[in-house]
Amino acid sequence: MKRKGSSPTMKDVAREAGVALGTVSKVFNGIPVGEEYKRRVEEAARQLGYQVNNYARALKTNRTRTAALILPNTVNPFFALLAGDVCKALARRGYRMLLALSDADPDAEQQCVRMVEQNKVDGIIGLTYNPALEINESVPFVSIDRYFGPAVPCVASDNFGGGQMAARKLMELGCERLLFFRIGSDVPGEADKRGDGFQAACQQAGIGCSTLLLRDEDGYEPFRAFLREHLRDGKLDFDGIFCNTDRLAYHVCRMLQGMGVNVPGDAQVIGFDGVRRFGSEALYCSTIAQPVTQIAETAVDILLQEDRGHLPSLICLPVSYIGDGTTKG
Amino acid sequence: MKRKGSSPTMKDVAREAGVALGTVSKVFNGIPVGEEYKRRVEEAARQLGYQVNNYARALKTNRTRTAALILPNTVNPFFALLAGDVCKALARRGYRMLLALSDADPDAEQQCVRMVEQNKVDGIIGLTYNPALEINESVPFVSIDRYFGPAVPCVASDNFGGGQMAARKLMELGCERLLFFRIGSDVPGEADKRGDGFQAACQQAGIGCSTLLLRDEDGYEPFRAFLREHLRDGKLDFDGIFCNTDRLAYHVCRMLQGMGVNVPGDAQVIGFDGVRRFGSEALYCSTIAQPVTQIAETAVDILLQEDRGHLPSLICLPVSYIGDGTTKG
DNA sequence: ATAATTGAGTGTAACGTTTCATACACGGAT
DNA sequence: ATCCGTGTATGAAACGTTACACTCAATTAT
Repeated sequence: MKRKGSSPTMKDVAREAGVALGTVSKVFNGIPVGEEYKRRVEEAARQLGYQVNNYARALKTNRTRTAALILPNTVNPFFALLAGDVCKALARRGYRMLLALSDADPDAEQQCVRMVEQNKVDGIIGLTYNPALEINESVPFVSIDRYFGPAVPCVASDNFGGGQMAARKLMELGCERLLFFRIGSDVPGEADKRGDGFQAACQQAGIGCSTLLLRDEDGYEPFRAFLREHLRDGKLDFDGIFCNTDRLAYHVCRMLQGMGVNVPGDAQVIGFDGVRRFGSEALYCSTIAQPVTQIAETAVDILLQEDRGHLPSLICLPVSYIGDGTTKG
Repeated sequence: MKRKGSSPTMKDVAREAGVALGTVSKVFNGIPVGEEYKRRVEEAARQLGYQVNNYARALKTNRTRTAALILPNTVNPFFALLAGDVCKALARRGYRMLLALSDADPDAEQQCVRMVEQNKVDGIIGLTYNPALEINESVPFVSIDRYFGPAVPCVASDNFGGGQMAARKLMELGCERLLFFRIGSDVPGEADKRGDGFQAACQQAGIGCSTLLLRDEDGYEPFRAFLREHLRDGKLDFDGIFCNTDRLAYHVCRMLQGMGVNVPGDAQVIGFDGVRRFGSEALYCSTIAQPVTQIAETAVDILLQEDRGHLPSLICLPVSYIGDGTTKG
C-alpha cells in the first residue's frame, strides 16, 4: 500500500500550472478551457495528487453528492442486501452513501436524521417506523416499506399481492386449512398488507383462515403455544402456514419439527422476504421474495429525481414465489 | 412525519438572538459564555431549528467527524455484521459512517478510496485486498483481516489459533484423517493462516493432513470432484474436514449429503466465521467464530486514536469454537 | 477600417464556519 | 481615584471551493 503526499488545494494546482484559480475550477467542472491550459492544469493536478475537496465545493453549490440510508440494522439479511444495493445504485450515479443504524427505535431514528442532516446530505432513504419523524423539508426523503402519506414517496414490495400469492400457492399445492402468522412492529405499516392479501385470497376462495398477530416484544413463544394448542394426536389443525417473514417461517419450521409435524408433508410453510444465504444460495424456506435490487434502484431514482414537482407517492414492486423445501412446490 | 423549515445559518441565529456570530459559535462548541447570552442563543437556535453545517465546520477545523468503511459487499453476512458494528461503534463516538463497496475488485477498491477521500473523511477502515492501494498518508487507515506491513495497523481474528483450534477440536472428537479445504482470493492474506494453524496442529499431533487450496474463480466444483475421488464404497477417506469459511463448509456439507456421507456421523465438518442466521440464531455449521463486534470496536478505537505515534501493527483477536450439528461436539 | 460579438482567462466575492486579535466592562488592589 | 488584570463579547480573516463580473484579444459583421 502506498501512502503518498498530503492534501494540495486548487490554489496549489493553479500556482504549479501557472494559471488562475478560476481556470483550475473550470477544468474540474468540465467548463471549456483552452487546450494548452487544460493540459497544464491536469498535469499539475496529477503531479500534486490533487483531489477536489467535496466539503468546500458543497459549501458553494449546496450539493454534497452524498445521500444517507437509515436502516434498523444489518443483521437482517434483507436490510443488509438493501444497504448493498442502495450503496451501489448511488455509487453508479456518483453519490456517496452515509449509513445510519436505528435499531428500529423511534428516538434513534430521529437521532440518525439529525446526524446525517448535519452532513447536509442531498437526500435520505429511510426504512423507518417513527410516524413523527422530523425531517428538514429541504432534504428529499424516500421511504422504503412504510407509507407516510401522499407527501412522502414510498417504495415497497407489493405486499398485498404477495399475501394473495402465498394463499393461492398454498391452495394450489393442496392446502385446505390455512393459517397466517405475523410478527413485527406495533406501528401499522405496509407489511401488514401481506396478511390482508392472504385473507382476501382465502375469502375469495371461500375457505377460512386463522391468524395470530403478534408484536416483536411478544417473541416467538406464543406461536409455539398456539401451534401446540392446535395439535391433536400428532396432527396439526392446519396444512398451510404463511409467515410474514422468512425469519418467523424459519422458527415455525423448527417448532413444527420439534412437535413431530413433517414439513412439507403434513404442513407447508411459506415465508416472506426471499433473501438467500450468502446472497446466491439456498433460502431458509419457501418464500415470497421481495425484489431487493429493484427496490433500491427505484428508491435512488426517485430520491435523485430533478423535478420534485409531482413525485409518485407509492410504488409497489412485484414479488415472486420461490419454492425451497418447505412447500411441495 | 413532520417536514419543517429550511436551513438557517449561524448568522440567522446571531441576528435572532441579538448577539455576535462568534458568540453563537462558542455556544455550540462548549466555550464558556455568559448565562444570559447562552440562553438567548439556545432559544433562538431552537426556534429556528438550527443545525450546525458540518461541511462548513470541516472547512475550518479539518475534521469532519466522518469515517469510511470499505467492504467487498454486504452479501456475506460476516461483512454485513461488520458494517453494522463499525457503524455503531463510530456513532457512539459521534462519528458518521460512509460505506463504500468494492466487490473485492482492486480497481474498485482504489475508486472507493478516491470517493471517500474527496469527502475528507477523518479515517478509513478497509477490508481490502489490493496490495498497491494508494491512500493519502494524511488520512488514518486501519486494515481489517489483511496485513500490509508494520506501517499499516491491522486488526484480525487469530486465524492461526483458529486453525489450530479446529484441528484439535476435530481430533478431540475422534477424527483421525483430516482434510483442509480453502477457497478465497489469490492474493495471500491473513486468512491463509487458518490453514497454517490447522496443519501445525496436525503435525504436532503427528497425524497427516490433506489439503485442497483453490481460488474464488475456481468455484466449488473442484471440491466436489476431490471428495468424489476420495470416496470408496460409500466411505470417505476423511473423517474430519476444516473449511476456511462457513460458506464453503455449507457447500461441502451439501455435497457430502448428496454423496450419501452422513454428517457428522461419517465425517465432521467445521467452518470459519461464525455468523448466525438473522444475527442471533442457528449457524450454518459448526464453526470457529470470529469476534465481529470486537474487531469493529478495536478497529474504530485504533482509527480514532489521537496519538498516532506508535500504533500497534497487528492485533489478533481470540476466536471461539461453536458446535452446531456438523460436528459431534 | 471600424464596430460589434464572441471566447476564454482572471480576480474577487461569497458559502457557513472557527479562530484570533481586539475592545470593553467590571472588580480588586494599590 | 487610578491602575491593572480578568473575563467575555465582538468583528474580521481564513478555510477551499464556485460563480460572476471583467478584461482582453481575436474573429466576424457592417
